[in-house]
Amino acid sequence: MGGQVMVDWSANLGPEREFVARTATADRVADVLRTRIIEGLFPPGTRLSEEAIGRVLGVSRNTLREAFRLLCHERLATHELNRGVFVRVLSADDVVDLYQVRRVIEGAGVRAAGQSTPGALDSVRAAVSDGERAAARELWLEAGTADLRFHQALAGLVGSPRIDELMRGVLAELRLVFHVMPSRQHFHQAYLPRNREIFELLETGNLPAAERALAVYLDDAEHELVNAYREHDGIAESMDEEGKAPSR
Amino acid sequence: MGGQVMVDWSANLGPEREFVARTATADRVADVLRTRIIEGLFPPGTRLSEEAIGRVLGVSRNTLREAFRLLCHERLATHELNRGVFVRVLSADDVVDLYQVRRVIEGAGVRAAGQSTPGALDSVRAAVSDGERAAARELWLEAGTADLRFHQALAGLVGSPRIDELMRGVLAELRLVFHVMPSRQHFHQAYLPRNREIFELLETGNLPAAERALAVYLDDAEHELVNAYREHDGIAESMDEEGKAPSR
DNA sequence: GCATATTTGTCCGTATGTATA
DNA sequence: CTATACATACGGACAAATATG
Repeated sequence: MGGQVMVDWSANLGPEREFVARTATADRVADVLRTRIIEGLFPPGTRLSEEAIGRVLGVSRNTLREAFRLLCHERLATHELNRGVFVRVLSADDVVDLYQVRRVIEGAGVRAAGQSTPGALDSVRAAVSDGERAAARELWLEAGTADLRFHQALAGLVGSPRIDELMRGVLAELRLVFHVMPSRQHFHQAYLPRNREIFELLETGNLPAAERALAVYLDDAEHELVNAYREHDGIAESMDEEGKAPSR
Repeated sequence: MGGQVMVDWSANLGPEREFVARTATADRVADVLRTRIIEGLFPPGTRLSEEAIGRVLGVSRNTLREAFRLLCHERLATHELNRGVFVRVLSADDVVDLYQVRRVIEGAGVRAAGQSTPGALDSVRAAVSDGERAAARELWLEAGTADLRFHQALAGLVGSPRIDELMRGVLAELRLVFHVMPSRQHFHQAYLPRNREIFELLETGNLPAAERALAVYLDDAEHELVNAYREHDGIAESMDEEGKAPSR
């Protein structure tokens, strides 16, 4: 009856088995749910039912609650006492704050590009190229991913694991915004040339100009996003969908 | 037998009952443990036994495990599969990274002091004064607290809730360092005059000078701390205390 | 190296409070 | 207002991993 869950570790047998990072079930469950949320399969407002998800994933409610705690701590979900866990619905103020954090982090990254090692800009360059290639082939989803990777790479110039993780969290939260907005395919597209511009300013060592270009980029993106979001916010509040949007 | 824990909410009866932020048991348990860890009652390396702590706090193992997840996510504890949860033991590299994050955040705070509202420097001023008062009365613990509040206030100049929380986490982690170092009473003390200096540069609007003073401050503090920590680290590794330090 | 004790990992069942139709 | 559904939290069980003698 009870007892540990039977995970099929034999899927990757061999001597590597020792090196497989065995993780707790709650961590793996959190990974799965995080992916679902980030990719928009569980749109903001969706209630994450203990019973339903536990049944689907084949884990107990106790384990599931541990996973929920992690997601709430990452701000991808919110916990309402005695009501359950819901995929986070960001406010316009949240978007403003997220861009404020981006200004701080990415700005620090650009400024740190001065002392960084020779190959530090490689991942920035790769993200710019990937974005342009994807756009040329009209793969808007990939172009969007490359755009996010570009900014993650900018944050990476600081060279701090904690900053990297903070940036991952910030971009994950921003994905929640994209999932409540219609037609976001072209959102990233328009900014791809500006990524190229910022990268080239970095490469030539013109850091003040790069910093200015980045600041303008972030201001523009924030305004576009917040304006569209405020509009959509009004729509979302007027219609009261079933079980999805928490009423209070 | 089973059933919800009987919390005595009657302690704060009256109409305010509606406004009491009822939190889940796991959150309250995490609060208690976080305080214990930050204050050094559970020094780094201490194993947090599910059975022992659950018995003392009067909560079930399941609830306790939810609380542990939160602490691990805050980097105040680490989870080792099938071995349990331990109070985090920071490496010297961690200290370096924490100061890198501080440079980014506090630097952004100082730079943001230009656009901030009139009363924004109030909490900075208060922290400086409190620190000096505490030092004058030789209350080193209070002086240390005021020092941390000063830097939290610097981060607060950015005006971002997320940055504020990040800074809280960073300072909480740094406390873990202080708890493995002997005689840290005078550590903060020496920096109090420099807090005053930075504040006055901010007040007079000399932001570039304030930024430079802060950078020097952080470099000095980092070096002092890392050097002392590396020494102590060597000592800690040679002696293998009972059950506290995880061997592998 | 082996047998044993301890502790964690995970599940299940269940009583009870809370929110909502 | 009652009924229903669900979250909250507890306790017990047992497998598996780890620590101990």
